[in-house]
Amino acid sequence: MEDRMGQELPGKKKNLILEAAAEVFARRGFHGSTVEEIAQRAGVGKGTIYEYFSSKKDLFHQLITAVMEEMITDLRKRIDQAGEVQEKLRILVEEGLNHFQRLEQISKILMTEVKNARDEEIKEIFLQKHESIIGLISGVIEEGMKEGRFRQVDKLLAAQLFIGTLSSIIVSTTIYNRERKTSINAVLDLFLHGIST
Amino acid sequence: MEDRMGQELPGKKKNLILEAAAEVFARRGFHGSTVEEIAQRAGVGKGTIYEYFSSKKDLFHQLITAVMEEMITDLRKRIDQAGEVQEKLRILVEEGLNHFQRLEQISKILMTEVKNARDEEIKEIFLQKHESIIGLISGVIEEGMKEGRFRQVDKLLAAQLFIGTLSSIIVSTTIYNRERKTSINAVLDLFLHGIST
Amino acid sequence: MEDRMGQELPGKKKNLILEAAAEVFARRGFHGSTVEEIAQRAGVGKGTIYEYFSSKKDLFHQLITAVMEEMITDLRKRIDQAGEVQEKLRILVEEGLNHFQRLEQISKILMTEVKNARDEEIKEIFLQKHESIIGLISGVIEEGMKEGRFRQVDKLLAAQLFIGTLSSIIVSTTIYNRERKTSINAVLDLFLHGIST
Amino acid sequence: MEDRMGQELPGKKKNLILEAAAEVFARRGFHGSTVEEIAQRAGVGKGTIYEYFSSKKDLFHQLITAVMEEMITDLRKRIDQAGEVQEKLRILVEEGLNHFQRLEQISKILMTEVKNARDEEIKEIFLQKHESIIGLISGVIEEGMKEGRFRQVDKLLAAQLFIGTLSSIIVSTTIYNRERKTSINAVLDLFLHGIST
DNA sequence: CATGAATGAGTATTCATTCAT
DNA sequence: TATGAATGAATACTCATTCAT
Repeated sequence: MEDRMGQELPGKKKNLILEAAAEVFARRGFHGSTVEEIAQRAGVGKGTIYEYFSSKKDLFHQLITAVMEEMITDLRKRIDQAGEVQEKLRILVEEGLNHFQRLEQISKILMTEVKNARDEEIKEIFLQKHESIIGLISGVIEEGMKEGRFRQVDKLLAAQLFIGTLSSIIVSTTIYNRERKTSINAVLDLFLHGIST
Repeated sequence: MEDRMGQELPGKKKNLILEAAAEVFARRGFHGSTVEEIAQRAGVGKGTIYEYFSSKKDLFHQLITAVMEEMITDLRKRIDQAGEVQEKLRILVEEGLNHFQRLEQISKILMTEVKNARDEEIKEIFLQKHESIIGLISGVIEEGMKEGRFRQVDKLLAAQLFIGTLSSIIVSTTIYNRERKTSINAVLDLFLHGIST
Repeated sequence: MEDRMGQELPGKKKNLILEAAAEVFARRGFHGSTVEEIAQRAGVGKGTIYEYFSSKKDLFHQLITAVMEEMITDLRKRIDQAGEVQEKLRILVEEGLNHFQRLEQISKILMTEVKNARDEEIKEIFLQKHESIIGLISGVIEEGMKEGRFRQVDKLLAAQLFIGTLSSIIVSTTIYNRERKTSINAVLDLFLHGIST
Repeated sequence: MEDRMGQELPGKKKNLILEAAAEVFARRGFHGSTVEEIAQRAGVGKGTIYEYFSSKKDLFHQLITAVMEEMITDLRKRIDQAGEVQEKLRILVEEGLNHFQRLEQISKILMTEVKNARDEEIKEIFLQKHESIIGLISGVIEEGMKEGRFRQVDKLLAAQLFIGTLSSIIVSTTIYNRERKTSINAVLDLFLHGIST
């Protein structure tokens, strides 16, 4: 899978930078991150970043868009493959947890680091993508309600709560060093119990 | 209540600064905030901040400590005043939402803006306080389990989920402009349904 | 005339910076000058410049405006004090030569360093001021034509030529190390001979 | 006249670059110009410039030398072809104006953009060439004095003034959008009137 | 020869912190 | 105490120059 004889995959370097940026921005936030560190982590020179992105802000912007796009596509695929709604939710959690973790991180950065109109614009784009994901989850919940498996609830709020639930899993595993499997089961049990008839 | 003839209540100016800092840090994160803006919002000179705090980091540190301390004290008082466990949870939500919102904001800042060992230290202090609050909530849940009102669940995880639940309320009211009362009822219903026998 | 006991004249530091900037910009052009060097020559810290000017471009802008303003005021005063038109021209040269040297330098910088729309704007302001000076000189020439001392010529072109003439004096003294007095007399003689009846 | 089948005239690409450089340096000065823009305007790759010139500074250096050399050769030829001295001066102006415009631009750049000893060296070379041109003009003036057509004046200063006069024409046509022919006649009339017996 | 992707030295600008008043 | 003018370390960004293809 590696490039042979110095032949590079197209866009390889850009992806290297995006991956490095994801890592650094997640750890330090936007203002706390330096282009220098992103470059070092990507293994490229500082100037190279500006070959692919017009500014630090543009890099952040493209990163968010790419991550959200990938998340939506992947989650949609997984949901369509699954059978029952309860199974769909479980799969969403188990397979989508990494995605949601990134959603959390981006959300955190965006919600606490607004400086000007341009930032609001980026925030707006994020919220649009975020709504897509909420819509995706609320679709599953609606399906469950139609099948009579779930109680009649506000599906958007329930979807929102579902993400809050995932957030709990992420926090409990990250901060408290819990085993992920245990957390998933316990938290999902509580959520499903809450929503089921 | 106002100070007369320039006579100031002790610590009044320090509190002004802390309040201003809470506001600014919440909106811009740590690196995105400037001492200048905090000073202006507090209505004091930039140098004055350094009369009460040794550095921007120290201000942030003291802010977190103060906010958490106040939160724990207030929540403990409200819980002790309430009667049944379900009522305790409802009161925790209704009365404690502002506290939790601040908890969210601080958590976001801390989790995404780590630069060095000193930051980790601050993070550690925050986590200790955070655990106090988790303990406080898990205490209520344990009480409910003993009374047979709640199912036998992992009380720490449930407490964690409870905060995730509150997070949902905050997000749905903030981002989606939902009415707070409706969100509270719907989300609390789901949580209680999930945890009850 | 010096400030006593550390008491500073108002705007003193801003003027220090403007003087240093005049010197550096004249020698190196806009792009060739560094804020660092201007700061050092002004004997202030780099950051101090940004206390008085919002950007390097703003410093340049304010410098041009200030220099042109001073030049126009001073030249107008000298002309009004003089008697005959030929005397006026001589005085304009002798007393105004330093001003014109600065006019030359600024003009050179402006005419060769245009990068964007903002630059065109600055250039426009300069041209307005430049026209004021042309108008001032052409006024003297018109006066001379009315008195019958000068031939009927295109007064604006003649004024333009007068500045070209001064430029010659400046170049011949600066580059060829000529004595200023000799250059003034010789060149002025040629100009007056050319314009007189 | 076009190259056929990719076969290029020797030095053709080098000339393309020199022409592009002349244009860009004239518009933006030395520090304001980028190698990138020069390459684009020349229709070659950025790296190609370094095939013909060792550095940006070297390109500038060679450009000045080439322009001055061409100017001197061409002006000498035109002067030798003309008859009377007054006619020589007129021809110098009419035919040499484009050359003098470039002289002006290069002079402006050189006089305002000195950074180090190396620059002084380039400036020195320019001054030598400049003196050749002054000598060329002062030769014509001397000729006129010998013929009794011109007054006895400092021929070097007069030559200097002649270039200042041309500068006026260039400025009045460039900045004030005057018709070139009118400016030439008016300014030349003043100069000749000034120098003639 | 020709190219342009990659690079890092160099610069404008910001902002936490100090200190004279 | 309280202040804000002054500062320079830190950082985003540019661009001359190199070098693999």
